[in-house]
Amino acid sequence: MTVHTDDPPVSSATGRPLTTRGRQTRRRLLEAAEQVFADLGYHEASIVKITEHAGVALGTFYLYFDGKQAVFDELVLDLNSRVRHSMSEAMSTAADRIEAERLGFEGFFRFTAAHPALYRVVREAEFVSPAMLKLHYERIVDGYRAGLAAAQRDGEIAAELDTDVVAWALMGAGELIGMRYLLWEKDADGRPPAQIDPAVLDGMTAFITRALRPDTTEGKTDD
Amino acid sequence: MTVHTDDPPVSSATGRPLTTRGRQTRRRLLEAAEQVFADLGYHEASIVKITEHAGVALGTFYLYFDGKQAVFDELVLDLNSRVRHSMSEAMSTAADRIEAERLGFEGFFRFTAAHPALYRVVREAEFVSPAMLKLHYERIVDGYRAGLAAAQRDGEIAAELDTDVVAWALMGAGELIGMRYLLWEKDADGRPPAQIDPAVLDGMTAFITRALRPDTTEGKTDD
DNA sequence: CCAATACCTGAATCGGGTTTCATGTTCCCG
DNA sequence: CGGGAACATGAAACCCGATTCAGGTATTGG
Repeated sequence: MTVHTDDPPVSSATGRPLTTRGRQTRRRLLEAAEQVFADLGYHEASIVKITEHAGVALGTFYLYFDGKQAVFDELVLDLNSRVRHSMSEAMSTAADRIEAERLGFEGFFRFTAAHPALYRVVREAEFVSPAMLKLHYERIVDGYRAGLAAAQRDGEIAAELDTDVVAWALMGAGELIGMRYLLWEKDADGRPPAQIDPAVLDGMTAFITRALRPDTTEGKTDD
Repeated sequence: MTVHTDDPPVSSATGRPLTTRGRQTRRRLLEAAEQVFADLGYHEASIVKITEHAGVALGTFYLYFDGKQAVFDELVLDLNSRVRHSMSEAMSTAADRIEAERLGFEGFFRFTAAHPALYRVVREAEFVSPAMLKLHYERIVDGYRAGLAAAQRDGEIAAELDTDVVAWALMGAGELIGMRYLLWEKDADGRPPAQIDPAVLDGMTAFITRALRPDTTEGKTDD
C-alpha cells in the first residue's frame, strides 16, 4: 500500500511545489488510484471513483495530476521500483548466480502473491501506456543481463548462452508461472494462495539450473 | 486475414441459421473486427468503426453478434486456433522433441511476425475477457505438456523435469521473446522485422536444449 | 409477379466519463 | 488577527459510445 516517491512531490499539473497538506492529499490520491486501478482495471476505473476513495472532491484530482493516464504512468513506475526492490533484496544473500536466480524468483513471486492485483496493473500498461511497460521490462532485464554476464565471466553459468535472450526468456517464464500458480490458483476456500507452491518453485529452479549450469567439460576461470 | 469457423455460422444474437448472404456479412464483420481491434485495442475500437470498416450499417452488427465483448471473444478463440495450427504444422516434421521445440517456437514466431498486432489482441483478453485468455493458454499448454510427457517416457528429455511447470515456463519465455524481438524491434526504416532474428532463435534453442536434454548419466528407455 | 422471408438501415435513446472553472475554505505569516 | 496564498469543491460543459427499434430493401420459391 505504501507509495514510494523519492523526488519531492510537486503538483504535476502546475509544477508548483507543495506544502505538507498538499503532499498528503497527493499521496492519498495516488494510493486511491493504486487501489482502484488494481480492483477495476484502467477502463472501469474512473476519476470519480478514485477521488471518492481518497475522500476528496472530483476537482481536487486535477490539482495534482494531469489526467487519468498520468496517474497511471506514475503508478507503473512506482510499482516497477517496488518489484525490483523485492527481487534485489531477495537476491542479496545469494552465494552464487544460480542461487540468486532462485531467490530472485522467490522475491518476484512474493511480491505478486502479496499484491495479486497490482501486477495486473503493470501488465495492463501494455495497452494503456506501452512506453511505461517497455521501461518496466527493460529496467528489470538490464539488471538481469548484467548479473548473468558477470556470472558468465566467473564461469558460474555456461559461456555459450546469450545473456540477452536468456534474460528475456527467464522474465517471461517467471511472469507466466506467477500468473498460472499465483493469480489463477485457488485453494479449497477459493482464496488465492499466500505464496507460491514450493514444488513449483523447485520445478522452476531445476529448469533454470539445468539451462544455466556450465557444461561439465567447460573450463572455469579461477581468479 | 482469413477467419476460420468450423461450425456453420449462425447469428449469435438469435441462433437463427443464415443464408449465404448472411454468412458473408457476418464474416465481413468478424474480419473488420479483427482489423479494428488489432489496430486500436479493445477500448478505442468501437462498433461504429467496425461496421464502417465492414461497409455495413451500425445496426447490422447486432443481427450477428450479441455485443462488443461477444465478437472479441469469438476473435480470441479464432486466433487461438490459428496460432496452434501454425505451431503444430511447424512441429510436424520434427525428428525428436528438442527439434520439435525449436520448430514450434519458429511457428509461433512466424505467426506473430506475420500478424504483429493480432497477438496483442490475445493478450488484451487478460483484461477484456479473462476466461478467454485462460482458455487460450490452457489449450496451448495442454498439447505442450502432453508432448513433453511423451518425450520424457522416451528418454528424450530429462526425467526430473516437472512437465507442467516447464510447459508454462516455455510458453512465457516464448511470449516475451516474441514481444521483445518481433513487436518492439524496428529495422532501419522503422518497420517491424518480417521474421525473428535467427541469432535469437538460436539463443532460445540453446537455452531450451540445455534445460531439457537428459543428463548424460541418465539411462535411456530403448523400446 | 407476388408474397414471405431474410436482411439491412441509422436516428434516437441511454448511460457514462473526463475535464474545467467560478466559488468557497483553510492555513500561516507578519 | 488580517489578508493573501494554497488548497478544495462539485455542478456543469462537453464528448463519446453501446444498444435498440420502427421502418425500409433485397431475395427467393411458387
